[in-house]
Amino acid sequence: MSLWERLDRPGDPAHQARPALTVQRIATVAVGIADTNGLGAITMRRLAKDLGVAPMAAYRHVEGKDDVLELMVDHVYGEVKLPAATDWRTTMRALACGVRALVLEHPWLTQLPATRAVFELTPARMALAERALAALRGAGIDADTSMSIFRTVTAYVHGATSNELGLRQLMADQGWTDGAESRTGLASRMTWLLNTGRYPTFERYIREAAHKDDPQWQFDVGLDALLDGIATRISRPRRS
Amino acid sequence: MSLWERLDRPGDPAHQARPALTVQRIATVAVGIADTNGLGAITMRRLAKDLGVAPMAAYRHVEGKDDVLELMVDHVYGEVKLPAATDWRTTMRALACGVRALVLEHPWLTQLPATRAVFELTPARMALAERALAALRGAGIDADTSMSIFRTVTAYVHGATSNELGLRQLMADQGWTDGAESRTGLASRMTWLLNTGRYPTFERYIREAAHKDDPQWQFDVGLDALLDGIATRISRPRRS
DNA sequence: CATGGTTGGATACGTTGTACACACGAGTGA
DNA sequence: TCACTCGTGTGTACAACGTATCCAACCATG
Repeated sequence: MSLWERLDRPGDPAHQARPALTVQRIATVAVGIADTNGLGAITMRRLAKDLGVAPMAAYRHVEGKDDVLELMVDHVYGEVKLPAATDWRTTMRALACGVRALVLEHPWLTQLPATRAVFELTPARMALAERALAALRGAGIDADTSMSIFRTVTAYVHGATSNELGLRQLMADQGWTDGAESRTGLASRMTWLLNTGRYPTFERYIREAAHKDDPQWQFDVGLDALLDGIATRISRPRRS
Repeated sequence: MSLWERLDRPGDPAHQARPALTVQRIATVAVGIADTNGLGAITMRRLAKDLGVAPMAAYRHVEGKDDVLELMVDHVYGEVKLPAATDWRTTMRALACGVRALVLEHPWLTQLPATRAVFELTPARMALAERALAALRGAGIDADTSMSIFRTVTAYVHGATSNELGLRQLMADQGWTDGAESRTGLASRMTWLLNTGRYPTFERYIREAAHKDDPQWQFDVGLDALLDGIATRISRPRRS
């Protein structure tokens, strides 16, 4: 029986000895640990302790730690909601912002092995893809282009949020609270590098940029540019 | 003395006892291991064995495994070359394709902790950023917009390549060689999910799409859309 | 030659994921 | 009612990992 089959069969009361452990409970508790203590705190022993069972108990329900991570991803992706059918652009924008909000709420999403984060097919992720693809289809866009748009947007969102979270986590690790402080801290970290004089344009950015500390602005600008480009390509279909 | 300072001082022949180990050699050997055996093979013990020294020897030159990963990233990013100054779009396109080529050659880049992969400032990464930012500056683009463009393009590239590599690795793990074979394999893996009937549009894609197995096409289409959108926003500067 | 700092070696510890054998307890067929 | 079986949780154990710590060998300098 597959992992997702087990997930779909919550209590199964008429079946054999009823377990105190279920995949749902494992997923919920694991997400709780990661939310408060980071992905590094996800340990089969820690998980078992928080579940109130022996270290090996969870292995009756998952094949290993990888399964736990997969369950966690699926569990939180259920939180992303798309608005009822509107135009494709509104849907894709909602998808992008929804996933970004999800990642900001569960920062560990950007820390897990990239393979799993980006590609793994879990029910909740597929449901999200289904909603987005259906919206694109509703706009009369063919299958190849639909998937291309979906992939491109999610690729941008993953890259952008990883970047944003990377900085945010670095700041948290170092105890920096605002942009100015972190620039000072970063500067001291990069003093030697910058003093090599090899990066004049980079230094210029550090001096001149005004939107340095506004990740929302940065995310939106990039996303809008991307959606603009997609829109023109849809209205004027390209060759090949 | 910082890690990068040590990196810049290769032999330092007039200094104290000369080491058989250098950060360069550590980086080179580590990259070799990861290239042939994957990131999972990077172990301080394995690294030491391939270096021909005792397990703890490397710790005289790096603070820990994290430093090794950082060195590896920096080492391979030196491979990315940008063409001599042309227009900004050509430069950004070269940057995107160069990084993609790099990732395809060193797939482990997508597997390391995302924080490190996306944000870490190493000399080679900063040199690349410097080149790209200088090209944008040369086109008369202001500091905020330059950095925004750079971040957006690299975000897309990282997301897209992670996605592409994720699929490629899954295929390699399962021994699938072409698209058709992997679709069969994937199908059997998702049979239960698809049989729930919850993903009709997704199924339609699997049946209809023609460019499913052309990652280069997918990458280019998304990148061109993104660059199109950026171009229109540069020529018609937006408010705020 | 003596000295001090730098390099590599050896040993050891705590933590991790997980294999394995066992114990319990409820459902089923006699 | 009584084995019997199967699904569940427990206890113990092991190999592999990152790395702290102490020690020996070396070289440039006085």
